[in-house]
Amino acid sequence: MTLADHAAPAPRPGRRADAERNRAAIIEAATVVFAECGGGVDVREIARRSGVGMGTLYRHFPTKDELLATVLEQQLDTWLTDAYRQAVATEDPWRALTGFFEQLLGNQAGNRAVVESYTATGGPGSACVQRCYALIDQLRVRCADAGVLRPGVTTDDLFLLSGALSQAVLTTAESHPGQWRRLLRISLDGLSSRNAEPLP
Amino acid sequence: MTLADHAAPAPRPGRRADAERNRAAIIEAATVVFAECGGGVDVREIARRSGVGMGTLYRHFPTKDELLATVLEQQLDTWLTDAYRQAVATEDPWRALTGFFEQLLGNQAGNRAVVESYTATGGPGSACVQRCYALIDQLRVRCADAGVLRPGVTTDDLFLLSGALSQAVLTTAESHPGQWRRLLRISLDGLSSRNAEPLP
Amino acid sequence: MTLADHAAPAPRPGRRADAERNRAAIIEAATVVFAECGGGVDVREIARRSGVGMGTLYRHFPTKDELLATVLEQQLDTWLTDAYRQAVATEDPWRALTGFFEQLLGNQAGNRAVVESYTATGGPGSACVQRCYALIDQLRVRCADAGVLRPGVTTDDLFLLSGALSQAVLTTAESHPGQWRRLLRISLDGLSSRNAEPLP
Amino acid sequence: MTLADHAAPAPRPGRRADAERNRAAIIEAATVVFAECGGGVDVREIARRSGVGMGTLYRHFPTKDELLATVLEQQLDTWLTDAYRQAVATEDPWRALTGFFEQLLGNQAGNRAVVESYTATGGPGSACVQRCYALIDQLRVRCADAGVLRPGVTTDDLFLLSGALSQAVLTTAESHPGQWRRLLRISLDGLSSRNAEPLP
DNA sequence: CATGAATGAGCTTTCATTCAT
DNA sequence: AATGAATGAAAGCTCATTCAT
Repeated sequence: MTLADHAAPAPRPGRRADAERNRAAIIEAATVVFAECGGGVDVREIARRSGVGMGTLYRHFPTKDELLATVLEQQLDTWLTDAYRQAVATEDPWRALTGFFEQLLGNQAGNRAVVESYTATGGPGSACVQRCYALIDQLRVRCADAGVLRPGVTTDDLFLLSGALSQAVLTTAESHPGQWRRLLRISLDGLSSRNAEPLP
Repeated sequence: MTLADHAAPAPRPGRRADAERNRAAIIEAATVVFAECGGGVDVREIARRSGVGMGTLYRHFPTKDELLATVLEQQLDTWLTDAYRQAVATEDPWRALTGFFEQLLGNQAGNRAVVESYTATGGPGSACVQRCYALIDQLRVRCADAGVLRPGVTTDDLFLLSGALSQAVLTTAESHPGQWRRLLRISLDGLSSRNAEPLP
Repeated sequence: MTLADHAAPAPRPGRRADAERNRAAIIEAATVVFAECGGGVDVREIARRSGVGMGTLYRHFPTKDELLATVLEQQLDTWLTDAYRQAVATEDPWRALTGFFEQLLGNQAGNRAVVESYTATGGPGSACVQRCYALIDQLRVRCADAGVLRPGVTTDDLFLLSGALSQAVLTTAESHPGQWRRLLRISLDGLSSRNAEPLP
Repeated sequence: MTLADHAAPAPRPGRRADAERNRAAIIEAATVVFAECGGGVDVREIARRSGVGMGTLYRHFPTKDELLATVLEQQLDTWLTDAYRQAVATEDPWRALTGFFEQLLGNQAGNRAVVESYTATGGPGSACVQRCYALIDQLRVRCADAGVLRPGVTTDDLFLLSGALSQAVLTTAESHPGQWRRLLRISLDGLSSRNAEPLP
């Protein structure tokens, strides 16, 4: 897998420019609104903020759920790309893993819809989860190979940790922003090979 | 603070017995329904399952939110009592802390509303959070005094951890029940004094 | 089958009086509105005219289609009862049959929804169709026994005729009211034993 | 009136050929779709099936209703032409009338939109109705002159009969195809001079 | 006091028609 | 002249809350 696979979506040729602009505007507005208010917002609010009519919105996304899924996927995709880019540029495997989590979580600070989606389905659409898994897996293997990872830690564990910390990020977003970093540090330390007891 | 403070609510005098019974039935039904379906369920469903009419329900809880809050609070209260009871009976401070978390999380396995509440408001009603804080604080102090706790760990950290793991419990409730225990172990290991690096 | 089976619906005991009144008001309004405008009207119009809120309407009829079906069935039921009452009181079998059709069709003059329903489904809900069939069948047998009915004519034929003439009634409702009676006469004459050629 | 009046529309001079082709494609698709689904279909479906854009469709037919009217008119026109052609070729006046109805109805078997149109407006656009009237009138006069038609039967009666039987054709299209022929026979027999009673 | 019917604003979605490209 | 994206006013239906019985 390369980063190029997830570059900005190539403008499909036969597509009108303003349609593409509208689609982008909808996603942008929806991203903000969903993050602020969660997945329960009125679709009208999104239409209003994107400056398009309801029909336009539903032409691009035939269902509210589809819009939500698209937004979540795209968001997580962007974040994953960012986080992974930095991780691969980091020599030290442990710092790579650490930095990946830090960046991923930092991005989704205060995003209601993202955490809701973890709760509802175990994460956004599977395609995106797949990718997240794959990236985490690479980082895990690097750490394992370097002998810095606690034995027995699986990719599932790391993925689950990501979701759990998302919750923490959201919880503290307004009252204690940044506190989640302490939790991240704690958890990651628990993942280091210094802790060798077998996991349940 | 003693456990007695949180015993079953003394039947307020002047209150008719059936009113109290209704209130209990509502809470019981709401507990189940909110856990199963999350806070978004139709109030009617709760009325139906408790066998009371809408009017009765709204007489006891003037708002859906108030009912939700009551349920969450009472539930967490019960769990806290259970978990704390076992913790104080445990000699080893570390095992006490560990067991407390394990029991607390085990209880709320798969409870949608609980995790949602973490997301929405930073936890259930403050009274309950207060108590949770207090209990965690006691356990934390015991560990700190015994020198088994990583320096710098605050009650806030532990509380936040509890919320984050709640998310993990819910996420894995159906597909991988019990996987959260691995995460709990990892996190708690990161809290041991074996990890001495300062937290951010 | 007796006429008593189709008397006014017995007020179900546990039912509140005003609920029954509302239900009746809804049906009454819906009857008028559907007849005037066809099955495509806005449900709100019915709610407005019956003086109830949308919720009330949907409490009684969980779907627009259900309301429509109820209205059609009840209407046809009433008409059938009227028409049949008169038919059984008529000595001459042929006049009984003739009168039955005349009255049935006369009632539904200009009712949009009724004819639409014939088009859509071959008639309103089956329960009602069953009854219509049964009544027509009795009248047909009387005529056949008296030797005044063209041989080979089935109840299906008569039922289909009823639907076809409904169309004619509606078509002429505004421009040539009453013209349908000529068509009725013509068709019924074609059903008399005077026309003995076998049917295709 | 001659048949030539209703031949294929002369290509209006200043009109581009592809425009004419589009118009034809639209009508062809609309004919199928309206027949299948009735007049309530989404205009998009017609645009899709004709392979033209919405704009083109609306350039040719500024309103959905206008398109529907055009389709109905053209369809009925074709059918009328067919049915009339055969009727004039038939020596026996009664067989001519009979055959005309049979063919006309046989053509519109199961055409939702046609029957709907009878219900809605008393028939398709007046131009077409005029022609239908004229044709039926000719056949009626032939029968009357030959003394085989029941006295007092008007062209209005015959036209109304046509609409009523349309309903029957549609009603039985799927479950009992062909049953309408029995009804046709019955009605026509009622129109024969054998039945001499005056009509209401 | 209990009941559950009534309320009505609000939600998601559709579709005839218009308009920028 | 053709395209199909954009529009926005309904439409069907839901549900927290109130109120008559």
